[in-house]
Amino acid sequence: MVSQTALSFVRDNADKSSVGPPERCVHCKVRETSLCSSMSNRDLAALSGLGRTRRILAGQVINWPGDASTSCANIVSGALKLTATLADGREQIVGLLFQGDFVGQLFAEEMSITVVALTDTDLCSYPRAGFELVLDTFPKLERLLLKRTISSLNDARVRMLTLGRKNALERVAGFVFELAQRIGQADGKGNLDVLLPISRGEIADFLGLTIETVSRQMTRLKAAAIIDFARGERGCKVLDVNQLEMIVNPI
Amino acid sequence: MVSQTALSFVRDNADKSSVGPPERCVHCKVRETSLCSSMSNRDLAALSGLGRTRRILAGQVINWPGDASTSCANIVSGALKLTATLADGREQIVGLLFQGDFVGQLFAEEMSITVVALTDTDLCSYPRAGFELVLDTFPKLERLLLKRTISSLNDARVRMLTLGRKNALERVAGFVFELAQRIGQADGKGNLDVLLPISRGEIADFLGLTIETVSRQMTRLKAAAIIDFARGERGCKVLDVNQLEMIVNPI
DNA sequence: CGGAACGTTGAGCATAATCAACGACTGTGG
DNA sequence: CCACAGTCGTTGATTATGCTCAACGTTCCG
Repeated sequence: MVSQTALSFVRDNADKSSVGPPERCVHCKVRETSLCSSMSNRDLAALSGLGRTRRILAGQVINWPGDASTSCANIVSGALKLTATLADGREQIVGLLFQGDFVGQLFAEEMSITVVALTDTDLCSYPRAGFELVLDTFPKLERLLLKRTISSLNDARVRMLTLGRKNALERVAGFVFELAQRIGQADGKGNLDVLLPISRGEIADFLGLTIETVSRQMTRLKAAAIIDFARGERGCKVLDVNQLEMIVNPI
Repeated sequence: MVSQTALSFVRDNADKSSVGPPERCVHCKVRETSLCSSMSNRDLAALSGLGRTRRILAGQVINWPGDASTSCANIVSGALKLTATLADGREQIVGLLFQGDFVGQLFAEEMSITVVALTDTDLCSYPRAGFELVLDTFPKLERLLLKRTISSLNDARVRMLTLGRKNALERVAGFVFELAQRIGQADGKGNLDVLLPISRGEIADFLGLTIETVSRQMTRLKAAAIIDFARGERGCKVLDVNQLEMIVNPI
């Protein structure tokens, strides 16, 4: 494993001369969901001048632990995982980031976490130092970053409960349930179609289990007619949301 | 369990008339370690007018999950635990807070976490809405809060690795090791005295284990002459830091 | 066609939970 | 002063849960 400086390869799409509302930002698909949503078109010029778009291929490592973090970015499309790893290779996914999320280690020297692309991902990347300066100038930007960081901290704490205290069935059921709530699509027959965005192995790394255990619990939920799925498909159908919630959140 | 509004009992020590550098803040023992360290004596008046000191007895619940969070506070002395709980009583400690730390849920409506005093604790408490307004006015205060929130998030993520992937011995050894690093006192014979700030039961809740398992691993470390402790004592002596670190962080 | 990646399933095992008993210490009340 | 209950920590026996190791089917791609 050869370490590479984080995002050091970002060079293209300079926009140095823009002064007014920058065209490529105004039409950006995460204009209203990313941190940029806290800034007016006019103010956005300050960020636009710093930002460079960059495509990351699935599986690519963006940031190695121990590297100085010299960049940060908004996710324009795609998905990233944040992982923590032990010396012998045991791995824990400590966060998943999607379209509109912000990635990067601000105001901290050392990064103990690896960032890897789950799918091909488009980033709008900024030099860290420059981004921190922009934060000084635009209180609304800093406020939104603070809010999102607080929200991530709350998520992390809730997930500690899962990792520390829930059994395998509760973990898997909870994972499916949460996805169903967030990205489930009604199929017209009263069921919810859920596209699991990650492989069984990654679900295992996310839940602190092994692949085999995740598979067995999925089979168990299928046998109980709570969910349904076919071999080789990443998706699954939630047949009985109530029973699923019962497992996750018993009365 | 009767829910009580967070910190609603805070009434004493008003300081309404102060305009200059507030006396009780200047001499506060966490003046230089709490969020207040980001503010000049002059600016501190804005917070001082809002703050009320409040003593919480060991075991008292400060905040129930589901309550609206109407207060926040700096910890002047003592210690708090943040816990997440399942319906059947399984509990996970998701954070420990000490002197100088900030406690409270800003910019988020629902709190899913319980705050309980581990020891008798003195708080300097603020109405949440007022504190948020002060944040608007003092960018340095907001910046320090952001930095500390980012730091807490990093801690939480590292702890997810422990809860998801480490075995019982690694968890307990890691707990002792970290405390030794942070609050260990050299005893003059080349060993480190560590005062464990919480009971076995709370260590178990912190590490996602049972009391018995924590006890067994402590005994195991003692049998290996890595640590030493006597029955009934909260403290322990680290006899072999290297071996301890070896368990935590094998090469 | 062959190999790789992914998911499922089974058998056996190891780890930590559970259940139970006990000792040390504390505080209470007679 | 002692009896007593209560809390805390330790230890032992047993069990259950999830891990490890192994085999196999499917899909995808060269």
